[in-house]
Amino acid sequence: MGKRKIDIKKINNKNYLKATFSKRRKGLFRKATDLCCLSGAQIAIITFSPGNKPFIFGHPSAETVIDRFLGEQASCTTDDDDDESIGPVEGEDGHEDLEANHDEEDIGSVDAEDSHEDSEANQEEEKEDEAGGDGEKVSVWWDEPIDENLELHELKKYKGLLECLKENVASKLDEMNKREFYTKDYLAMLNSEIGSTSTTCQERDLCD
Amino acid sequence: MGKRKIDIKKINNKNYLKATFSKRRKGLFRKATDLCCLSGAQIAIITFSPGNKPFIFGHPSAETVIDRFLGEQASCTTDDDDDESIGPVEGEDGHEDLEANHDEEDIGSVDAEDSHEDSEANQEEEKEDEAGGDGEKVSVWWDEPIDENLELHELKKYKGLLECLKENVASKLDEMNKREFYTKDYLAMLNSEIGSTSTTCQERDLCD
DNA sequence: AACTATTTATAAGA
DNA sequence: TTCTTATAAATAGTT
Repeated sequence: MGKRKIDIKKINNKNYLKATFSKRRKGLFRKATDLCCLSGAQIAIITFSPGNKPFIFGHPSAETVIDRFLGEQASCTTDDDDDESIGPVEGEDGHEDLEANHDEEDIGSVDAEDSHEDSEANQEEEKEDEAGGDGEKVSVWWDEPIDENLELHELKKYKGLLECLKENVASKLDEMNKREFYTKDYLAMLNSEIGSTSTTCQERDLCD
Repeated sequence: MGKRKIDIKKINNKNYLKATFSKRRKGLFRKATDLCCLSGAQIAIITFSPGNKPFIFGHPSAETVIDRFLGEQASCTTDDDDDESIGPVEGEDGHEDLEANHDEEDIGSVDAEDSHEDSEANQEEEKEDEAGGDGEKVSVWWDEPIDENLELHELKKYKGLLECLKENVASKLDEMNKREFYTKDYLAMLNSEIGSTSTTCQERDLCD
């Protein structure tokens, strides 16, 4: 979808590749966010960029969904005769409930952003508004590069999350601020120098 | 994007919810496919529908990407000072290589599809072209319900994969048929009666 | 499930 | 890279 139609085939131009990956990953995560909000589905997306950097999306959290998936995958060897108890639409869950927290609604995601992907010449033009305007205008949290200012990022991610959900939960900001929430910084595991924190907003009915 | 703009908030009407989830999950997976093809990124998407049914997308496979993610997550406690060896764009990987198969390109995904989500009246209208026309026109593999006919589904998924990539690899179909490929049927783990198979197409440079 | 009026996403370009 | 704009793609409402 652009000024021209493109073939869905490997992009070789590095700059174009980078730009396209960035745009489309953003779009993908936005779609996932929308789907979570609309349907209440639990979704995790793990992406390794062409530069092998991880970008994670998760609702309620990537770990939650991954664990549930791995758990069900594991349990498939033991229980294999409940053909009727899989898909109640709303709440009549008469079965596993592996995570036991499908009653909470929140959207969270963490990223590692490009910092030295193409070794050409642009390595220090990626921090524009990190200390100045964390007042109202923030980009979505999954696009925030994670650099030094972790606390600030927590704030921004949190606000990005709210922005995504603003139509139905703007007024719940204060309430949310009281909830447990911590950040697991995946970039830290790559770039070090940011200990190991963790973000998880726990909020119920954010999307109702 | 439709005839009207909708609020991104929880849908309460079950039928609308179901339809929307279905459409948008399909769209999400298509976006992920495109992103993989365009950029070569590794992506896994785990989705639990409102009816708690899992829908999995993965390139090269969900397990590969999840394992890599979990591996890096685990190793973040030990190695945290390689600030320069993270993001070479194309192939100069001078670091971990947790999966050792980033040289293979393929797109795979497995689903569990609705079969009794809303208990209204439509429970046996989801198999149209499963024995007849697996010649050219197939829907994308992640939308194929997985019922009894597993072998057929393998075929269809395989062809769906090809369809996604047809612009650059249509001519490779014969070649691909020689490759190792097996199906891990996640619905089996839920619905039993389909042992436990596994699909993984191994093909290099599908997207180039 | 298919159709189409619209809204969204995004390829190019600035 | 971020913004703008022309266009392609996704999809809400409908059949």
